[in-house]
Amino acid sequence: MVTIADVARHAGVSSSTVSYVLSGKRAISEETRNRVRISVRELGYHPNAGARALAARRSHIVALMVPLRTDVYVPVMMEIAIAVTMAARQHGYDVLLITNDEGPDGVKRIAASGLADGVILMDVELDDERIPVLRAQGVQAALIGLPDDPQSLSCVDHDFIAAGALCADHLADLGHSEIAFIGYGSGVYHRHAGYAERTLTGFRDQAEQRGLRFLHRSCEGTYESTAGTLARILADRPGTTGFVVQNEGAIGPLLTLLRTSGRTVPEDVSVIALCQDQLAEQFAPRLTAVTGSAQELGRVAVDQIMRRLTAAAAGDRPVDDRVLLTPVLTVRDSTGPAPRQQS
Amino acid sequence: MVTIADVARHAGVSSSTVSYVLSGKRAISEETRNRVRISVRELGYHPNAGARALAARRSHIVALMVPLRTDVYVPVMMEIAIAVTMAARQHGYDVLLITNDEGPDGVKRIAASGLADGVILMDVELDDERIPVLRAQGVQAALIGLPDDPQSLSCVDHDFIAAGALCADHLADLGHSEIAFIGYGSGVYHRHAGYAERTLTGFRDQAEQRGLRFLHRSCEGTYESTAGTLARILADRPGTTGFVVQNEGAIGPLLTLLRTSGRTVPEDVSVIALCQDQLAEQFAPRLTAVTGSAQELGRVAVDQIMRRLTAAAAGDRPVDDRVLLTPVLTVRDSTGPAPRQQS
DNA sequence: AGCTAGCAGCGAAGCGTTTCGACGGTGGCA
DNA sequence: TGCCACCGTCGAAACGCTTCGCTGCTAGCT
Repeated sequence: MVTIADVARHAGVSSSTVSYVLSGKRAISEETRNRVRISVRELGYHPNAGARALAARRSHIVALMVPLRTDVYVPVMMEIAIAVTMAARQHGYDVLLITNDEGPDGVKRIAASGLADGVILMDVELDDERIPVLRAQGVQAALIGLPDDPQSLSCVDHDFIAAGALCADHLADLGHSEIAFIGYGSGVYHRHAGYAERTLTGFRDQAEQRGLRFLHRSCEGTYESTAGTLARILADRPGTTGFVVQNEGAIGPLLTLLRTSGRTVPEDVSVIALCQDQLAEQFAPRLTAVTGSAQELGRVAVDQIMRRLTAAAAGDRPVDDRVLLTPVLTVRDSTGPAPRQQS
Repeated sequence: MVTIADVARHAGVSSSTVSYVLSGKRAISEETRNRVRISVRELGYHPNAGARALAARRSHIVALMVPLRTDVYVPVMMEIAIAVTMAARQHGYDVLLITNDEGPDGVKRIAASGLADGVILMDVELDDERIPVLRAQGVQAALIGLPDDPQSLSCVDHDFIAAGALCADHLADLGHSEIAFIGYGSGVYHRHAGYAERTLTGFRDQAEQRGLRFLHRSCEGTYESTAGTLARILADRPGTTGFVVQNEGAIGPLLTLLRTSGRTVPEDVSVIALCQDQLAEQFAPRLTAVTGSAQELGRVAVDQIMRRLTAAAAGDRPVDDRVLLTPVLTVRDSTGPAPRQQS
C-alpha cells in the first residue's frame, strides 16, 4: 500500500503539502504542485478512504435507499440508481446501496456510523416513517418523491399532477368524452404512494374541468388481471373510447385484449400511457405517452444533497428545496380523434 | 457523536474492553459484557466506520459493479443487486454501487483506496478487461458470469449450456423437429457475452444430438424487430413449429404476431422462453420457461467473496471456485405436442 | 508451597489523513 | 532601511478505532 508519506518522500516535500496539493485548500507553488502530481501518478497513489473519512469527518459517500417492492416498475428504479451513482462520482462521491427493509433504523445506522455523509431516499411515501429519523438525527437527505410535509427537506419528483392533467387534456382535445384510467394494483394506493395518488388527482381534476366522464380502476398488471379490469370497464361504460394507463405491466395485455375484442387503436379507442418513452416505443402501435426523465430525477437528487452538504459545512441552516420535473407528452400512434357517435 | 470512549466511561471499563465485547475477539466476563451492551444501547452507539476501517484495515464494504447497458434485462440486474445487498448485510457488510463506465480503473480505485474489501463484478464477458486488474492488484473478487479463464477466481453463473439443452430436449420430447431460436440483439453476441453464447451452444449441441433442424436469429427486442425476425424465420422455414426465445422484449411481440398470423399457441406452435418465472407468468398463454434464480446468483457471489476475505485474512492462497446454478424447466401452457404433419 | 496456565481487563501504540499554527523568506510600503 | 503582510511549506496534533503486550488473579498441577 502506498501512503501519502511515500508520495511526500518521492516528491521531496512534507505530507501536509501533498495533502494540500490534492485538496487545493491552500496555495502551493506551481512547481511543487507538479512534482507532487507526478509522484502521485508514478506511485499510483490513492488516498486511504478510511483515514480520510476519519480525519476529515466526511466519508465522501452518499447512501441510496432503494425499495424492495416490485410493484414499482423496476427498470425505472435502476435508471435512477445508475444516474445517482454517476452524478455522485462527478462530485467525487461514491454511492452505498441500502435496502428499505432496514427501514428507519438503516438511516440511523448509516448516519451514526458516519458511513455516509447523506442519504437519498427513493419511493418516499406521503407520510414516510423514515422522515422523522432524518429530522431527529440531522441527517442530510434528498427525497425522491414528495412527502406530505416537505418542510426543511430537499425533495424532487415528477409533477404527477401535471402528468395526469396532460392525459386528460390530450384526450379531451381529441374529442373523447368517456375515459377509463387503469392504474396500479390497489396496494399502491393503499400505502399512499404519492405518484399514484397525485397522477389520479391531476387527471381527475382536469377531467372534471373538461367535462369528461371517467372512471378509475386499479389493476395488478398481469394478463388475467388486465382482462378482468377491462371487462369490468366495458361492462360499466360500454361507450369508453379513451384509456389512460399508469401500469407498465398492463399495457401489453391491454393492447392485445383490445385487438382481440375487435377494437382498433387508435381508430376505435385511444390509449395513452404514463411510462418511459423507451417502453412506449416498444409496442404496436407505438404509444402516445406522458413521461419524465428518471435520470434527471437522480441527478437533481444528487445536486440537492451536494448543496446541502456544502451548506452544512459552511454552517448554514438548510432550507426547503422542492423540485418538480415537468412531464412531457409525446404523441405517437395510439391516440386519435374520438370516433363519431354511433347511433 | 458518541464514541467508544463514551461507552467505556458509561460502563466503567476501558475502551479496549468495549471493543473486545463488540468484536468478540477476546473472552470477556458475562457480567462486563452485559454492562457494555446496555451502555451501547442506551447511548445509541454505532462505531465510526472510518476509524474502524483505518484501524482494522477492513472497510466492511464490498463494491458491486453493475453494467450500464440496457440490453441485459434490467429487472434481473436489480434483483441481483438487491440480493447482494441483503446477503452482504447478513455478514455485516455494506454494498458500494459502482458503474461499469469506470471500467478497470474503477476496480483499481476502489481497491487502492481501501474503500471496499472486495468487488463483485456483474455482466462479466468472456475476456473481460477487468480481470487482469483483479489479478494484478490482488483484489478479492467474485464474478457473476463465467469468463474464459476462471483460474484462481471465484465465479458464479447460471448453467446456460444446460438451459439451452433443456429447451432443445423439451421441444424434441414433444415431437417438434423444426425449431427457431430467437436470441438477443447481435451486439450481445459480438461482445461475447457468455450467457448468450453458452445458451446457444447448449441448445445447438442438444438439438443436433436429437436430430432437430434449427436456426438462430438475433432480435433487438422491439415490436418491429420481432416482426422482421419472425417473418424471416417463417420465410426460411415455413415448417417451424417450435420457438425458443431468449430475449425478454421479444416475447410479447412474438405472441401477438403469432396470434395475428393465425397460429395458435400451443396447438400450432410451441413457445419456450428463457426468462424469469415472474415474467413467464404474465403472458397469455402462460409460458413454459427455463429459469435460474437471480437472487441465488447474488447470494452465492456474496458467499464466495466472504469466504475469500476470511481466507485472505488467514493467509491462505485463494483457489478457484466455480459455481454453476442448475436451471429449472417449468412447463406451462405455451408448449404442447407438435401438430401432426399436414400433407 | 511453588510453579505454570489461563482468564479479564487495561494502557498505549499505531492506522493514514486532514488541518491548525508556526516559520522563514520575499516584496511592498512608509 | 525597517516593518508588516503574505506566500509556500512544514511539523504535529487530532480523528476514533483495533490490537498487542502486560498485569493481577485464580486454579490446577506437582
